[in-house]
Amino acid sequence: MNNKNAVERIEYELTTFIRRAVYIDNSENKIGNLERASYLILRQLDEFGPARVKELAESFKLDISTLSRQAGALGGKGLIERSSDPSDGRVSLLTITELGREKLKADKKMRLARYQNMLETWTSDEKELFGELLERMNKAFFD
Amino acid sequence: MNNKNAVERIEYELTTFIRRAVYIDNSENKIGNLERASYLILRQLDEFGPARVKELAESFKLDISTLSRQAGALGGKGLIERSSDPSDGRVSLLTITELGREKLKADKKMRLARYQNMLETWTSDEKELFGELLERMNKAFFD
DNA sequence: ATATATGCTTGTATAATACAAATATATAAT
DNA sequence: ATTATATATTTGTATTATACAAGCATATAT
Repeated sequence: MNNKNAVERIEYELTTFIRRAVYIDNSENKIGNLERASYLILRQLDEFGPARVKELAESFKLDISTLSRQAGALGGKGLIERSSDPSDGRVSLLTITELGREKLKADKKMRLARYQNMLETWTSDEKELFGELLERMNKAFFD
Repeated sequence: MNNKNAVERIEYELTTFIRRAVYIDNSENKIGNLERASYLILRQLDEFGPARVKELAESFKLDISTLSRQAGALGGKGLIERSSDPSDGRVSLLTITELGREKLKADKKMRLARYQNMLETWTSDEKELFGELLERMNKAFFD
């Protein structure tokens, strides 16, 4: 039953974490940062290169229409560029712009700083282990 | 710099996790479960006893008006009861009902099952350690 | 050449949220 | 005691993220 307790604790802590993280995201938006959705999109485009709307929607498990609007907003702010795929006129390819990269970098820096601060008393080993466990958990989440 | 990499990984994995967890929460609502907000409120009332609206709002970092409406909804479904505090007529005390407890239990069971399933290949030690690290992280989040 | 499928956008509805105004009650100041 | 101020909650209104459905443009298959 100790096993169950451990899982219960994990569930409890993760649920709590989500609530707080969502709060922080929302309150920080108000002082001029990227919302979580924009951050995720830019991060994805930066890391894996241009992508189409549908691809991103699937990746984030959001409706295509939602992503279409988000892409519109990011385009309006000049953070991404939308070019049409020469091999398929229906597709609009999204590419991160230089400005987008800058914003992403700044945003990431702030986010990292928060985590760094939060984990400053941890040993390197603990941080590495925690990262590994999180990664494994997320991979398991895929199924 | 390995330290930075570890923190980067943690940030990356947690951000990804939030996105997926929110998705799962939303899709499960559609097959008749408690939304995350209701779940958190009931969990809190179950664990720490009756609370006032303001208290819950602060605890979840939501506006009082938001919590007032959520309390209204939970009351409407019979999951909580609202009594007025005898020592202060302004205050409305929220108490989880028997039905609320049942729903909470059922919901928790489902959530735990998902985590249990997700972590089934982990050793007990890994689960315990992960739980501890999460708890420490959340505590640091408080500041 | 026409019908069907696909990718995206736009219209519309819903839900969670914040902020502001209103209401009820409590506390403080004169 | 009466009046002013503070506090707890509710209700009105606006905003935002989202999904679903309809529409439009382009591709593919018959």
